[in-house]
Amino acid sequence: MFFAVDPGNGVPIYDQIVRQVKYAIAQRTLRSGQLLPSVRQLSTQLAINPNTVARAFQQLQAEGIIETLRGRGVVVCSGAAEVCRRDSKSHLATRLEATLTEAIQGGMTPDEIRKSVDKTLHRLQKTVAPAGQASPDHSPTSSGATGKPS
Amino acid sequence: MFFAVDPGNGVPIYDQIVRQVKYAIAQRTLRSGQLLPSVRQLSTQLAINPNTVARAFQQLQAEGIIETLRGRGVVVCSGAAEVCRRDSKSHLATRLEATLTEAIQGGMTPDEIRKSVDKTLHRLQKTVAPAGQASPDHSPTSSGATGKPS
DNA sequence: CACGGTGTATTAAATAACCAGTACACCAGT
DNA sequence: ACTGGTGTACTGGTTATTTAATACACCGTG
Repeated sequence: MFFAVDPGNGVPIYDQIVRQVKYAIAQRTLRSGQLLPSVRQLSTQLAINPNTVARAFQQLQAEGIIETLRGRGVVVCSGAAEVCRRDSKSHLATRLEATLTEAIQGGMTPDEIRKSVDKTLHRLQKTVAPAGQASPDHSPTSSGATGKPS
Repeated sequence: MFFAVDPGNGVPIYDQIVRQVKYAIAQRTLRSGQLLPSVRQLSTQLAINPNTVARAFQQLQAEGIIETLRGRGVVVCSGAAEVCRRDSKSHLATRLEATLTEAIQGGMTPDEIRKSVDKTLHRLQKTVAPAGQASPDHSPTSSGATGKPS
């Protein structure tokens, strides 16, 4: 219902979960006070080990994003939305800068880059949904990957 | 003189070398028939193990980009420029798509993305140079990293 | 209180990737 | 031939990630 992870992405699973939770909170898909899916439930749903989910939750807790109510579950902290918005923004900016840096290093001109961005954006707009919601028909498994051709 | 790698990037060193060599060939900084720096020379210059360089060269050879003349060194194959251009283009497109996908998943609107791209491009244009040449004053160590907070 | 839900802690192991060190095989000069 | 350059092969160690199996501590409900 909520998230989708992809092993073999390069990015650790627990990191993907952390990121997606942050995105969902930043966009108010998950709101303050709301209970997250339980460790066991999520681990079953994603077909991964409970420990991996737990690790993601621990990191989120360490960052003050979620609070664990022992015996009940984990809930989104009150200030979390703003924090996650900032964090997500910063993360995306870093990622964007890295990609654009590589594009320039790779010999693309700023105009080529802009054009490519435009084209890609138009295409993605129809197939990709923000975090926490399901994509219409598209499997993020293969698209969101950091392609590592062997 | 030629390349710069950054351990702790997330991306393997040998992969950085492969990529940069491809970029350099694609931009004709390295031309067909030209000898690449030797394994040992490059390993000394980058302060890494000769094996790491060798591994990069092996991968390049496997892709038909370079040819190894045993006892003499490695040279750029004749068709390499076109291959590298295509490969680089494809790689950058994939990377761009992945980043933009994540940006949308992260809740950025296409307009925000375009604006951010523009801003970042203007900044990068002054500090980043294409592969094979030296950057004016900028250390790619911290900018090109795929941030992985531990 | 007992029970079934929650997160947590601990230990161990399997797997994979990356890198370093060392020794080997080849070629071109002298 | 010898020597000094080249790439290559093999072996081992470190680190990160994920999984697994248990046991524990807490909360709400009946």
